[in-house]
Amino acid sequence: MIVEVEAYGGPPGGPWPDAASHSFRGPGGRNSVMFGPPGRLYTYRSYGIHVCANVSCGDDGTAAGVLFRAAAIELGVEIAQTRRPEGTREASLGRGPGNLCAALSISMDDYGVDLFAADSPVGLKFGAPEFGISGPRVGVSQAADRPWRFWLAGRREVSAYRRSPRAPAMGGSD
DNA sequence: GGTAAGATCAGC
DNA sequence: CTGATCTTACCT
Repeated sequence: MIVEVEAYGGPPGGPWPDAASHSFRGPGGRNSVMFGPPGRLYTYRSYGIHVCANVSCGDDGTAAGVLFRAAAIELGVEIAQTRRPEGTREASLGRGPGNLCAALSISMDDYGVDLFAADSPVGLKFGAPEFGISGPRVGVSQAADRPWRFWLAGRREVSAYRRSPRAPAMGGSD
C-alpha cells in the first residue's frame, strides 16, 4: 500500500508548470512515458544506482506524474526482505522511492507498462485511505517549497523530509 | 566531446 | 558526512 507520494508537473505553458519535473524541458529520452497516456509506469535511474517509479497522469499529450515515495509491504514481506539488506526492519522495506522499487523488484525493464492492465508485471489499484497531509517535496532543488508531497498520517513507512542542499533558502521564488 | 549535477541510500 | 555510479543537460 502506497503511503507517500509526490506530484510532478510538466513544461512551462502546460497546466502544471514544474521546474522540478523531468518533463519540464519537453518530451525526449527517458521521460516520454510522462507525455503519453495516464496509468503507465515511468521508471528512471537515480544517482546511477537506484530505480524510482511514477505513474503517469494527465491526458495523453499532457505531462504529469506521481512518484511513489514509500509503501507499506502487506503481502510477501519475506520476499521483499530478501531484496533488501539483511536486518532491514519491516517498516523500512519500502521507505524511500529507491527502496520501494527494490522491495517490489521494479526495474527499468518495467518502463512504460500499463499499471491497470491485467497482464502487467506491475499493477496498481485504488482503495487506500485519503492522503490528508502535504508538504514540500524531498530533495528537489527547483520549486523546493511547493507542497506537492502527500502522505498518510501516522504511518511509520513514510520517509524523512530532507531539503536539497542545492535548493535556495526557504521562501525563494517559485 | 566533456563535465557536472541529480525526484537516493547505506555505511561509516 | 560521504561514496557509489549512470543518464541527461548544458556547455565548449
